[in-house]
Order: sequence, then C-alpha cells, then structure tokens
Amino acid sequence: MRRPTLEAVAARAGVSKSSVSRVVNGEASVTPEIRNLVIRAVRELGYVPNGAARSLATQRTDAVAVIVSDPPRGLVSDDPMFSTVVRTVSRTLEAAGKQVTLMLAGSPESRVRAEQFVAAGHVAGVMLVSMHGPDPLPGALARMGVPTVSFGRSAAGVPYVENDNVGGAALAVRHLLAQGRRRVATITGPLDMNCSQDRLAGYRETVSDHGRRSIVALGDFTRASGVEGMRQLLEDDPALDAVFAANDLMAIGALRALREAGRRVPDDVAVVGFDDIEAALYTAPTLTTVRSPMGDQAAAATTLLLSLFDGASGDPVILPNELVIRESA
Amino acid sequence: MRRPTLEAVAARAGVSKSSVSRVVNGEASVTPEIRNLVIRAVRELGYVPNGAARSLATQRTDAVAVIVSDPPRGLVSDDPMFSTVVRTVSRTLEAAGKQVTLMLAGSPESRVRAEQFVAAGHVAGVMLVSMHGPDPLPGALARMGVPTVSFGRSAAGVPYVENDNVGGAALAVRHLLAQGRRRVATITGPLDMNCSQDRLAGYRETVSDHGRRSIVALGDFTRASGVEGMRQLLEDDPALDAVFAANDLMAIGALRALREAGRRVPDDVAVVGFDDIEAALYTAPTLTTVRSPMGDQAAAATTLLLSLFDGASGDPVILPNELVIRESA
DNA sequence: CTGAAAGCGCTAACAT
DNA sequence: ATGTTAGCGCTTTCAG
Repeated sequence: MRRPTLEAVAARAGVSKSSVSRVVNGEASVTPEIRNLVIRAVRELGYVPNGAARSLATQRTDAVAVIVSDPPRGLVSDDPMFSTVVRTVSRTLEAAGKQVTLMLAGSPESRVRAEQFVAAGHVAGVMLVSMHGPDPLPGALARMGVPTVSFGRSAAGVPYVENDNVGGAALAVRHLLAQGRRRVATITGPLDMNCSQDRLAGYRETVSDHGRRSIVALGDFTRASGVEGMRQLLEDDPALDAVFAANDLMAIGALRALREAGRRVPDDVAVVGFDDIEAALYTAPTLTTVRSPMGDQAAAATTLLLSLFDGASGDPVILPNELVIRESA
Repeated sequence: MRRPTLEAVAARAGVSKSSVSRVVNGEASVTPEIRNLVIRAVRELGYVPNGAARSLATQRTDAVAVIVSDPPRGLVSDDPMFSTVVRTVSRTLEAAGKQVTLMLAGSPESRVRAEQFVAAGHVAGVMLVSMHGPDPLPGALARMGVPTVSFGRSAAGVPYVENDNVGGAALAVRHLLAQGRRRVATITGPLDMNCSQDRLAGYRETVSDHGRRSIVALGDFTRASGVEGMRQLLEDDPALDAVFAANDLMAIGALRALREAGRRVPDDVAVVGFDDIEAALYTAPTLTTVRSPMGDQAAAATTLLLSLFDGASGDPVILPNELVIRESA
C-alpha cells in the first residue's frame, strides 16, 4: 500500500537507481534508450519522488515560508491586504517552483514556532508580512542567515519593499489643502507600524508647511477604528472640513461616522483614504485615495526574495504612489 | 556552518542517539539524569530536529495542504472569504500542531502541481477550498486516499462543511415578501458552484411558492458583477421592488447601481445580501443579510479534517443560517 | 554513459 | 532504561 520508490522504478526499468535519478532530475547525460525505459516505468508505476528523502539527501528545500506576523485584528478580520498579499506572493512563488508554507505568527508562542520552523532548515527563505515595529522576528531571521524579505519596512536590517508612505500622505494632504480646506485632520494607523508613522509624518509635515495645525486621532487600520476616530475628531474640532485616513478601511468607517453625524461628504467634510482597495470604489461618495498597489508590492517583494537566492544584495525597493481622485461620483 | 545533528547532541551529552531521540520526542522512559544531560546539550548547541530526516524515518508528516482551487476573480481579488477562511483554517491547524502548506490551484497546471504534491506524500491531509463544480481535484484526492475535507460541498464523495444555502436564500426571500414586496429579483453567484445553485434554488422555490415569478441575473460573486446584474435587472423589469443578491459583495455592487439609477433603498427597492461580511455594516443603508459565519465554517471544516486523522467517518456538517436585519440604519 | 556504494539525520526494533 | 543497528528514499561521488 506504499507509494512506489525510485528503487522500484529502477527494477521495473531494468536499470540502476542512479539512472532513474538522472532521468527524473532531467540530467542531460542519459541515453535516449535508458531515458525512455525509465519514463515508461515511471508512468506505469505512477512514481512521484519523495520530497523528504530528496531534501534530506540534497540538503536543500524548495519551500518558502510566508510568515504573517500581525495579530488578527478582531475575529472576523477580513483585511483585503491579507488576501491580496498572500495570494500574490503565493502565485509568484509557485510560478518559481517554490512551495509556500503559510505561518500565522500573531502570538508569542506562534512566533517561537515559526522561528523554530525556520531554524529547522525547513525553508529556503522567508517572506515576512509583518509590519509591527517591535516584532522580534526580523532580527531573529536575519541572525539565522536565512534569506528574508520584509513586506513593509521593519526594524532589523532585512531587505524590504514598501511604498512611499510619507510622500503618499503628503499627496493626500496637499490635495485637500489645494481644495481650500483649512482644517485637515487625520486618523492614523497603529503607531507601532512604520507605515503608520510615515503616513502621520507626511501628514504633519505637509499641514505644518502650510501653516496649519495637526488634528490627530489614533486608529488601527480597521473600519471600526475609523468610525471611532472620526467621532473623536468631530468632538475635538467640530469645525474641521477635511480628514485624511491612513487607509481606506478607516476612511470607510469615517464616512459612516460623518453620515451619522449629519455631515455631507465632500461638501462639509472631504475625505481621502490610502491604499486604493477595491471597496473604495463602492462607497457613496466614492473615495479619493492614494494608490499604493499592494499587488505590485507583493510581487516586487517576491522577486526580491527570489533574487536573494541567486546571491543578489537585497536593496530595498520603494514604490511610488499616486493620487486617485474620485470625488466627482 | 551546518546545523547540529542529533548525533552531535549525543556526543556532547555523552549518551546514545536513541536517548537523545527519546528525550527530544518526550518519551517517558528516560532517567532524569540523562534527560537533563540531553536537554543541556540541546540548548548549548541550539539543536532543532531536521524535519526531512524525521519524516523520512517515520513515514509521517505534520503538514496539511490548504488548496484554494478557485481562480482568482480579477487581478486585485480581495475577497473577504479568502482572508477569513485561510486565516481561520491556518490558526486552527497550527493550534493542532500542523504545518500549513498553501497552494493556489486556479489554473490547470497548478492543479496538476497540487495533485503531484499530495501524491508525493508531502501532506497528511488536505483542506480543499474549492467550490467549483467541475473541479477534478476532489475526485483525484479521494482516489488517492488522502484525508480530505472540502470547504463547501463538492462533487466527489469528499467530506464537507457548508451552510444551509437553500434555507438561507429562502429566509431572505421570505423576508422580502413579508415586507410586501411583489417583484423580487435575484443576482446569482457563478452557477458552477454548488452554493450558487443552492441559493438560486432557494430563491426560486420561495418566490414560486408565493405565486411570484423569478427574475434572475447572473453574477459571479464580485462587486462588479453586482453592479452589472442590477443594471440588467432594472432594464429587464423596471418595476422590481426587491433584490436578493447571492452574496454581500454583489449586494454592495447592486446598491451602487441602484444609487446610480436614482432608486432609493430600501424605499423603492429593498436589497438583501448573503454572508454577513463586515463590509455589509458600512454600506449606506446598511445591508440586511443572511449570516453564514465563514469563520465558524472554516473552524468546523478543520475540526472535521483533524477528526479524519483519528479515523472518524467524516460526516458532512451543515451549519444553519440566520437573517440579520439592518434596514433601520 | 552507467552502476555501485556511501551517506543525508532521524526513528524504531531489537538487544542488552 | 539505554545502546546498537538497520533502514526511510534519494542524491552524488567515484569507478568502470
């Protein structure tokens, strides 16, 4: 009841194990005659090489870990980021012949687990989708010497891919200011993430350059926190006339809070988001937002990781953003 | 520069490999003395067992494949289903000490790849997130005898978990009818999915039971198809006063189309969705929907898979739905 | 170009 | 309770 081994194929084909191995691994130096014999035996037996044995013998593996080390925000966390990133990374990695091992490393225990797993030599590299500042994982991975790329800048010296968060925020705020808005507030992401800090920095710089003051509410990138943040802001400064949400999900929450507060958008209060997720196209009114193509970032990150396998240096990649104006709708 | 082996640990501790193996695997029959010796050596050397060698020796593996065999709908597919399901399944599986290997099997080639991978004995079981009818994967997996659970009913005799799609649709339609709506239309999911067919069946039965006729537009579960479908329906029957979208994403699209067509919701046209995704809470007006908790389904599916490992029979699980009314907002 | 043989690191009988 | 030994299935020198 066990699956056929290379040895069985060899016996069947009447050749040596080595020859079978050579054929299976596509080595050139094999007579067409033997090759055919082997191919037939493989087919007849339905032979599939045993990966464990192979990677034990070669000391190599074609597996790559995708470690998502953010704690799930809420139980039914349906963050489009996760979907887009994991999907794109997987697809790209698979196209390069790699197996994807997905690990959720939200809790300390699972982080240890992930670390052990990588330490065990199970994977050839790691794609880290972790953007919390105090995460110990990037450092640990760097120390182990495993090729690693971080999706979003992280503390340790791990190669990363991100978008121009500071510039993107500036884009958003300048747009608001150019419309004649005078009191531009912001709802931030969780401040232990670099991208949140950068977006906040871009906001602050820009408003202050224009002689305006910052009006800030803390959020955590969820829709619910967008609602909360917006309510807070309206309370703090009822006269505000614009808000820059550090991501679209919070912008969607802000829209709801504004609706509930009876403010018209964009007449009374203009709203700009960040990310350009698909959902931003379906709000009423549709959202002006900063496009930071997550799919492109994910693809770039994967490419970077693959280049690391070939001994590349792993220079960070920073993708530009653009403003997508949709207020007309 | 290579990682320490069990043999190195044995040497360091001055005991045999077997003893080290026993300690590492937590077997009871080891003197505390030896155990301590080993534990110290393990720590000093930073030993982590080599998984390939282990699974080669034991003929077992702790990996489980999560195969998502639906083609990504569109490039920036941000389906909340994917996120919720993959996340929940991973978390549950990891909690049970399993490694998750994620495979996207949208194309025929990748499907072959996935099949080979499973055939190679890399995984102890498969969680299939594939709900397209003509998918050959469930059958292939069943034939290979690998413990498999399907998220959503599938063709072959694979154990599955799903929700009561027919009943859920009936719930939605009865709600609409009870409100006095007379022309209740529907936008379906892709009809090569069982759940789409079931929801359509539930819709048809219910409207016909009430002496009304069906008004159907085909969709594919995307927001864009919701917009399209709604436009189509308005064209086909301008007098319709209600629509049941087979999922929330399409309901969101329908809302937009209605807005663009100048119809008021729910005054002119009532809309009911399906799934109760988080986004449904943020539309204007908020959506009445059929709650089919995907997280629960995913958890149940994983539990089912784990029970299969213990020799359980794998009876299908069908979760009930409930109507969530939110029209007041 | 092909085959024989020696491992890769670990587990599991089997002795002791 | 501990150690010895024989593989698990594959790759990879090394002879031939």
